[in-house]
Amino acid sequence: MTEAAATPPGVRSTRQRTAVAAVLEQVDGFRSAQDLHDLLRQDGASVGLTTVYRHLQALADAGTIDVLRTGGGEAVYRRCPTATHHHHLVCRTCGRSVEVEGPEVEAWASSVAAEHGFRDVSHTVEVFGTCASCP
Amino acid sequence: MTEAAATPPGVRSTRQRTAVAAVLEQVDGFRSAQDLHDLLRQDGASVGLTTVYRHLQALADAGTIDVLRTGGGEAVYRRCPTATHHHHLVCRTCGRSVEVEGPEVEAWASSVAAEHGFRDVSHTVEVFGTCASCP
DNA sequence: GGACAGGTGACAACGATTCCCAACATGACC
DNA sequence: GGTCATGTTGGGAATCGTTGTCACCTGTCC
Ligand SMILES: [Mn+2]
Ligand SMILES: [Mn+2]
Ligand SMILES: [Zn+2]
Ligand SMILES: [Zn+2]
Repeated sequence: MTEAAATPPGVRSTRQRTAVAAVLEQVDGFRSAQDLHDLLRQDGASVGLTTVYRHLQALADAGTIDVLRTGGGEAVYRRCPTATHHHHLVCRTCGRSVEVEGPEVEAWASSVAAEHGFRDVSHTVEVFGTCASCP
Repeated sequence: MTEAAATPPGVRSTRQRTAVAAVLEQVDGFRSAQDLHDLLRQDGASVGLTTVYRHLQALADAGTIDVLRTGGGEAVYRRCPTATHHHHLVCRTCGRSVEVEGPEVEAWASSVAAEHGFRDVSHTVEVFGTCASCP
């Protein structure tokens, strides 16, 4: 359960990989791959869009970042300070998000699954709203 | 709180609308628009794919059917027997789904949102697993 | 029947994501 | 340094679900 290594075995640390990881630290909400690609452009650290997708996917697979899908069906990514299982309260307007956890939700999910004989259970729980600083 | 009218005011009851509504009754799990389109084909009641999308969207807007997004980003639809707010326990393998509700989850969602000053709150809660009759 | 308001569907357009593959960078080994 | 093997990059094509377009159809009302 140690912190995910910056560069897992067999993975090279390249300028692009570093840049993608860095831009994820700069922002506080969920952002699409294309948004992040634009941000990289603005920072001068240009990285191919394909490469941005590749690293985001790798980071998501490694559990380093969280992914969720917007209503419009696009994937948005966020580097989460919290490594343990948690959920999000996301502002529909500005994208800002707060990490939240809910033991009662976890308990509910597994009990309801067990009740119906489901195995290998996972769940998605996201709360959306308008944050205090948005109109 | 009455049952949604079969044909809301200003909406005509056409062969296509009826067929889309009917195929949604036949299946028990979440299905994609294209799946439903194929099922219609098989039933002999051919309806244009565009029209299938149109009616699914109308039904979803009216709250008659539930929509959720698969990990792959495609929308899947289900006619829900339960009209009140509820969530789903979905089999990853066969797509079968069970309707579940969780007062504790509803309470948790609104309290956590209030705590952080979020307004106009909504939430998505879906539980995935392998059902008893799937390997 | 004729006119009008929607509804329909083949096809084109779109947008996010993935595929492809030739050019590149890096490190290992001589 | 030179060469080779291997993993990385990125531009463009391809994919795929979904939406837009628009000529055509259909039911309704007079
Ligand atoms: Mn998080
Ligand atoms: Mn339901
Ligand atoms: Zn906000
Ligand atoms: Zn199943």
